Formats: sequence, structure tokens, C-alpha cells
Amino acid sequence: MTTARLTRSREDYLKALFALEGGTRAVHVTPLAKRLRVTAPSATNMLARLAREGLVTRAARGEARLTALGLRRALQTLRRHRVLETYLVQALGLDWAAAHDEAEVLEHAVSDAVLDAMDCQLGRPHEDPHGHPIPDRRGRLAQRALVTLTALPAGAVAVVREVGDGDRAFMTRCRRAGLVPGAHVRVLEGGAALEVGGRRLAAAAARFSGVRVEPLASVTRRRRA
Amino acid sequence: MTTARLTRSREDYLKALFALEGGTRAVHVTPLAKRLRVTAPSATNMLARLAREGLVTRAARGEARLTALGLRRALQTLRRHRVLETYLVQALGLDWAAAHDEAEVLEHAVSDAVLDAMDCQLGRPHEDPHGHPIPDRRGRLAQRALVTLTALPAGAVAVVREVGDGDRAFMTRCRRAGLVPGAHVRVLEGGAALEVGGRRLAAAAARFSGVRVEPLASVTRRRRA
DNA sequence: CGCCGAAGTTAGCTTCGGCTAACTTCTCGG
DNA sequence: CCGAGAAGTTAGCCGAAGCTAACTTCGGCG
Repeated sequence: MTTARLTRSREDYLKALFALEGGTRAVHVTPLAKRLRVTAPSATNMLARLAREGLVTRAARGEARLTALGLRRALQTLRRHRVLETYLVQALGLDWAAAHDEAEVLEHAVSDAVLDAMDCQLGRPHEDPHGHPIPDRRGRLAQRALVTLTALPAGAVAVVREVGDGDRAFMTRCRRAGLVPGAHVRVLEGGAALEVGGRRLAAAAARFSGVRVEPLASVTRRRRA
Repeated sequence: MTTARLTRSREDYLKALFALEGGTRAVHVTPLAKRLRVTAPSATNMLARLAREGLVTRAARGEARLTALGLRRALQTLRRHRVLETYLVQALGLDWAAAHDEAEVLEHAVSDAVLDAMDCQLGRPHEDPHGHPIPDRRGRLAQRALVTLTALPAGAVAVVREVGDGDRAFMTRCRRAGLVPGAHVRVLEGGAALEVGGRRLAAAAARFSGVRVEPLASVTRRRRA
């Protein structure tokens, strides 16, 4: 069941492909390269290798898509990342934002044994500290119907579910704004201001495009959990 | 104070140089290459690079010695390794022998922040699970006057202090034999048998050359702690 | 003394994963 | 319908760190 480990680069490419289109739609070279902070030729090059190895397929000019195998590998890496992130925050008391960067490195180094020990000690959590679901050991990822905070119409109320990682400054900003998983948020004045956990926040919803929320049918105001 | 991180290879070479001669005497290419499981030319090559970078000096044909800077770096890596090893055993319940291999990889990946969080949570230990002293954060390593079990004369009694790592099978053998830090041992029948923690063990002391002990002046027998 | 073998080094190749420069191919605006 | 610019690819290079093959050097023994 446990297949040989891929190189760090490969794991990063697969993870990025998954992150960009959830493993469904095809991904173009440019956004992929941008996310991985490499040049386009480097990405083209690596995609060719991954294709040779049966981890992605190349379609029309510039498009790539994960194969079933590639998807499995991507989810394995994502699982590593999220378990690690959770462990670093819960067990080692790392800063919410810092944990992401650390996990980014460690996800390529921890063995299955160590990861499982961490997972076990955490009580096999289903979510990482940003609210993202953690793929289970078979690579199954819970699907949720969320929308980005940006997409919320004025007056709408929602519960924050996921605070996208990837940008450290962004996460710090969210935490300071109270935009953490479980917090209640209401869009005010046509998106020009927010109300987070009952406190008014003079910032446009647009600044928090990485926040995904679950819209509430009711308009009841509640304090955050 | 925190200098830029070296490559994994470099850290491994420096650690090996330190391990082979404690940072004092010069090390020859062949044993170094053997320990790192690379060929002699590879070692020569890397030593040249390390010399260029001021981490080692090359003396007579084939000899290398850590510089003060190289020694500091080696001790930093050694510290990482030993803190990690301790953490993996104490906090994550890993097998005594397995922890070594895991630490060997992770020592090149953990950040100072994570390492310090682990160290802190462990209560800033002074010894790893094999009994080896852990260099402090300034790179100072406690020196101890120990002898190898092999060197003990028949009839001598000693306390096990360090059980050398590096070989997984060896460590497993030691643990099964009761040769763990703190155990009392007596050499019987001219080295052909041992008494460990009061139990007779029909194995030559020579099979445990990686075990370092503190000889006891008195010949009193005690049970192990 | 001379020569053999061990130890070390040099030279040159390989893979990995980047990079730049230059070319091709699409798409879209005028 | 054509041409500009964006997107992608090709070609060729780089550095890290390994490797083998072949050469040098040295130490010791017959």
C-alpha cells in the first residue's frame, strides 16, 4: 500500500495541481508556475516528467490534469501537511501562521510512522487549524459546500469555516480580525465593512478573499463560539 | 547568531567528521566516506568544498579537520539530532532504535523554532535516549570519561552510560540484553559473558563495543535503576 | 632498492531541478 | 485579416552531489 516516496519537487507540483483545481479541472502552466515560484519552462519540464511517470496527463497546449494515481499522491501529501500543521499548533504551540511554513518543509521529511504517531496523539482530527478538512489515510477528502467571503452579498450572515493558507501575512491579518474557523461574520454596507463575532470591522470583504464561509439561512446574530 | 542553513550533505559531513574524531584529531578520507556510505572521490570532493567554505582544513594528504566554525555547525546538527531523537521517543512513543533513523532525516528539516518548542516541552533534557549528552544551544557539549564495554577487564563492574547509535540492529540487541543507560553490568569469565542488571547474559562483551560505560570503583552488585 | 598495493585525487559523466533566451502558437483587438 | 502580445515550449546552461575509471603518491616488504 505504501508506495515509494516521491521527490520533494514532485510532491510540491502534485499538491499545487490539486490546490489549483481540486483535482477536477485542468490546470494551466502559468498559474502553476506562479504558485510554485518557478519559471514557466521549469513547470513545463516537470509536467513532462510527471506525465512520463503517469502522475498527470497533458491535454491541449499548456493544460495538465492529475491522473487517479497523481491525485492519490497529492492527497497523501496534503494529509501530511495538514496533520503536521495541526500537530505544530496543538502539540507544540506554534503560531497559527508559522505552522504552515514549517509544515511545508516537514511534509516532505516525516515518515508514515511519525505522522501516524502525531495523528494518533491528536485524536485523529478531521480538520487542520485553518479549518481545512484532513484527508483520511485512504486519501478521502470531505467535500463541503462553502463560498468565499468575497462572494457574500451585503447583509448576509455566515460562519467562517476555512481560512486559506499559503500567505503568512494574510493569516495573521485574519487572526487579528477574528476571522478564525467558527467565527460568525456579517457583511455590512455593501461589502465595505464586516461585523465579526459581534464586533464591527472597517475593512472590505474583498481583503479576505481567502476566507471560505458557510452562509447561514437565518440572519440571527450570534457571538462566535 | 543563527547563520544560514547548510545543505543536507554538508551537515552530514560535518556531523560525521565530529563523530569520527570528536572534533579533535584529523580524519582520513576513507573512514569518512565509509561512514557516509559514499565513495572516496565523493568525500574528497565535498571536503574540498567544505575547505573552500572555511568549515574544515585539509592537512597532509587525505586528512581533514573541522575548523572552529565547522565544529560549531557540527554541534548544532548534533543538537538537532539528539533533541529530535529524544522527542520522538518521549513525546511520540517511537521505538528507541527507529527514532535514530527518523531523526537522521528530520534534523535537516526542522526549524530552530520547532526544535526549541520540542526541547522546551521535554524540559530541556541533557541526554538523549541513548544516554548521549545533548549540546546546549551555544554548542557546548558535556565531556565525560567513559570507556567502551569491550575495554573492561574481567570482573569489573560498571554503569552503562551511552549506547552508541548508528546501527539499528545493534540498538535493538542492546535493548533486549538490558544494556540501556543506567543499567549495571559486570564482566564475567574473561569477557566471555556478562551480568546485566543481575541477570547472566551468555554473550561476549566484544559484541557490545558500541556501549560506553562508567567503571565503578566498588565491586558491589546492584539492580539496575 | 624496487615495486606492489592501499589511499587519495583528478577527470569526466549522470541526475535532479532549477534558469535564460529564443522560438512557436494562439487569441484577440483594430 | 493581420499583427501584437500572452502563453507555452525548446534548447542549452548551471550547480549540487553523487558515480566510475584512471592516475598519483606513499609506505612497507622482499
